[in-house]
Amino acid sequence: MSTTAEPDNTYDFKTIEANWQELWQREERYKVSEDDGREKYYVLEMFPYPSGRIHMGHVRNYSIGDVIARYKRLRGFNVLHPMGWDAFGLPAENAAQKNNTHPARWTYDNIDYMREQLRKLGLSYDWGREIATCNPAYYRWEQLLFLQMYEKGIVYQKNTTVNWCHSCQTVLANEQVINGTCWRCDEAVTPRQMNGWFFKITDYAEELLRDLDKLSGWPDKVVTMQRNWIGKSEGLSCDFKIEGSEELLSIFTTRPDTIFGVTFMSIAPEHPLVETLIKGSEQEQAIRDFIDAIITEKQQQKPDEEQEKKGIFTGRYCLNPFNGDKIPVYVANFVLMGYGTGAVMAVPAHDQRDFEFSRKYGLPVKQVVIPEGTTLSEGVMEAASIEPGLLTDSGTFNGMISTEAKQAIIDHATAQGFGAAHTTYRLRDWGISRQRYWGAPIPMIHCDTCGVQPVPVEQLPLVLPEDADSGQNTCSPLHQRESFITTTCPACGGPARRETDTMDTFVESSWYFVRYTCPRFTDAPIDRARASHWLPVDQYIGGVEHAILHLLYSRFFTKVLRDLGYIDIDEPFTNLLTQGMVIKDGAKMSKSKGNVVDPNDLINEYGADTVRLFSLFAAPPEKDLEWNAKGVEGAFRFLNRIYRYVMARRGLLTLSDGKIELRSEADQALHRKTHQTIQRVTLNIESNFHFNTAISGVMELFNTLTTLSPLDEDTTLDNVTPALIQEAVQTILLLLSPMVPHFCAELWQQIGSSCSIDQAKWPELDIEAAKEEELTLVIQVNGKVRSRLQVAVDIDDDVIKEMALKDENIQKLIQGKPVKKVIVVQKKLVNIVV
RNA sequence: GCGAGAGUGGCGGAAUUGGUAGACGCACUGGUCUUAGGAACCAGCGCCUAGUGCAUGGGGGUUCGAGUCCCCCCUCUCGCACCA
Repeated sequence: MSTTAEPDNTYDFKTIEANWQELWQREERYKVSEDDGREKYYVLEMFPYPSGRIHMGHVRNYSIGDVIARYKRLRGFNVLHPMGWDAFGLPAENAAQKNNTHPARWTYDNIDYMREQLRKLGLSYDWGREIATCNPAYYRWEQLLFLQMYEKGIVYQKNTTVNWCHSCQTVLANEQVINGTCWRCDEAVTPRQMNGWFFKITDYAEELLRDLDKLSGWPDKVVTMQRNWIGKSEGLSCDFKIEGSEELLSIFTTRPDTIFGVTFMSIAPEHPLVETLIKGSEQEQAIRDFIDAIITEKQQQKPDEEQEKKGIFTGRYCLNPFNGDKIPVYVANFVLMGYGTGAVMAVPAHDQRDFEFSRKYGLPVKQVVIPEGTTLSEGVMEAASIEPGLLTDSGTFNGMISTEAKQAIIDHATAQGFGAAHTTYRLRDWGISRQRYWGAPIPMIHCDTCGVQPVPVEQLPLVLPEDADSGQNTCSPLHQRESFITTTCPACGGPARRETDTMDTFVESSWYFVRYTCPRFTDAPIDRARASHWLPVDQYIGGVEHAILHLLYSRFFTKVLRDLGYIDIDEPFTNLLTQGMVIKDGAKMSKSKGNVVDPNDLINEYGADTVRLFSLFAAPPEKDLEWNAKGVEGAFRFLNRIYRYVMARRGLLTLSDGKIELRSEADQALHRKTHQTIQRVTLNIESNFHFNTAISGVMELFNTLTTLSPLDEDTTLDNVTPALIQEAVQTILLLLSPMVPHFCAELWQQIGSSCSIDQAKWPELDIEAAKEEELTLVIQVNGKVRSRLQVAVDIDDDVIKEMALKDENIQKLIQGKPVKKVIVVQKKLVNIVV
């Protein structure tokens, strides 16, 4: 009986973790292949950008994924759990310039360092499948896919106004513009005319929207965000004749039922017809100045700021095809060229923006829809009436309700040939051209005689030039490198120029999860058989910041790859877990806030298992996790307690024959708690990955164990049979092993188990053993707890009633009052109503 | 403005179908052992005016019984935002 620590009983996490990591690596313990009888399970965490070092967000993300991978293995699944690097991107160029090195060098150095960091966390990856997207062995296939998409018409080139980030010197996709600023550097984004390559994601808009219904394993929030982003609207597209011109002004509306209420027309300042409309007008110059002013103002507009509605009359009219009304055409600052047709039929009575505009410029308000229970009120309106109702002043459509009128009006326009039913989406095509060096080159060639020509397939990969031309920087964009640009036309053999744009890095991350299934395949981008075996990803884990960009693009690519015949699934990720952020002092960890915790320091001080345990215990995975240094110590203490306990009992556990015989009440109590814990932990993991409650369950079991068999006592005085202690200890180690793998592997070995713990089986629940024989029944009077009763589980309701009414405390309370009703809830409580 | 989510002790967080509110941990308080303790162990720990009183953002309702269901309101977080 000694309280001084034996050297043996000190939890030496450094040695333990190093030993097991070395073993796992040497034996390639987590390598998987398809020729395996077990059912497959594909768990994936969003791969990192190799920024230099991992941060707590990575630790959390990968710990969650690793618990799931290890848990599923113990449940008998053949688990694919890969890791790689989203390795192209701007920071590499900046760093390369700063340190006078090459982006590739910087990137691969970072990868080497971060891979080692991940290894030190004990993450169970199949490292044989590692991918770095900047490797030509990866992006050559992306270039091939690009060419095949081009052939199918999913890739096209156009000259448009693009979002230009001056600080990053490149174009941004719509999804990458946040509140009018660059998603990466927060610089204001400016419009710019440019030729660029686009993916026709809008061709898939309807399917991307429809298949959201299949994503029952995704958080509602993400599904809703995608639905809103795609932004489907159905309505009428309709042509208005311009008076004194052959031109037609085309509009889109979701409220065709209000078309008789049109009193003016608003068009975007950038609308192509503006020039035709104002040409030759007396006010031509004044109007042009006004429009220029609006455009400038728009560009300088701050996010979140709604501008005052303003506009100017063009001097021209168009004709409402439904009633022949002559309608003035205005240029208005609130009309967006990028949505619908860039022209809006204005119905001030039924649209708030049009209403405000009409008030400002004294334009008439004509009410044509009267909501149920109201009367015509166009003279006294203070805001637009947007409710549906009965049509009035609408010719042959009078008396119809909005819903039927919409269809009738569309039908009429269709029959007359000046309109049609139309669906429009907020989603734009995905512009993928980037004027950067560190990206996958777009494999196209421009020839003056033959036009745009694809790079011949046999010439892939079209690799990034490693060395700069003389006088150039190592990461100068391709358009500054003559030696790269100059080529010959594959069609005519004449001199030609290479495309110098590289692809948006989101292209790489849109299909990496497919390539993981066959990362070294050299015949094609994807090995159909292997992809078909592993896909879809059963569980995907990552930050909610990718809810739109990456997750929408990946869904799009999945459908494209399916249509190209590579894969046979419609959706890539069956279940999605969006983990919360790691925050400290109420804010996201960031260098600028100075509240960063470096995982390296923590691993050195407490070991990877403690860091994993705390990050899993402190909050459920989908919620933000508040960092708490004291909490980490608590997790460390918990592991130390288990370590000391198991090491002290080691001899006893090794000798035990493991035969379960319940010889005492303590035996029974421990056995019961053990199986209740198995049940609870399994449920916590299976239902929603709530590892925090799973861990607290194991803590309870350990508390029960040490209460029944305290460590400080002489073990011969234990009133628990060794076999029961052994069962409890084995259970604790197995249940914790997905979360703290080195720790459990070590102790599992110390207690003389015949196999390694990650090759063991998840403990089996004995449902009978978990059942309580006696329980505490609560006795309530009028819904308030007034007493408690110890009873056998299978006791009769009538007996319970009797006992409850006889109870001393209860007797006092109900004295003299008539008992109205007695409610007995099985195994829970008795409520006496007086 | 629209959409989604969340409000529970000093803190992080628990609470199957409505059925003992506060599991588990952190912090804190007292104690044991100690040369010492920032180790380990034991005990306590929602609040108060201490009543079989009050408590799950506030107010109503349904019910024998509400953190949980319904209605109204407040606050916070996130996403979208002049989308015709």
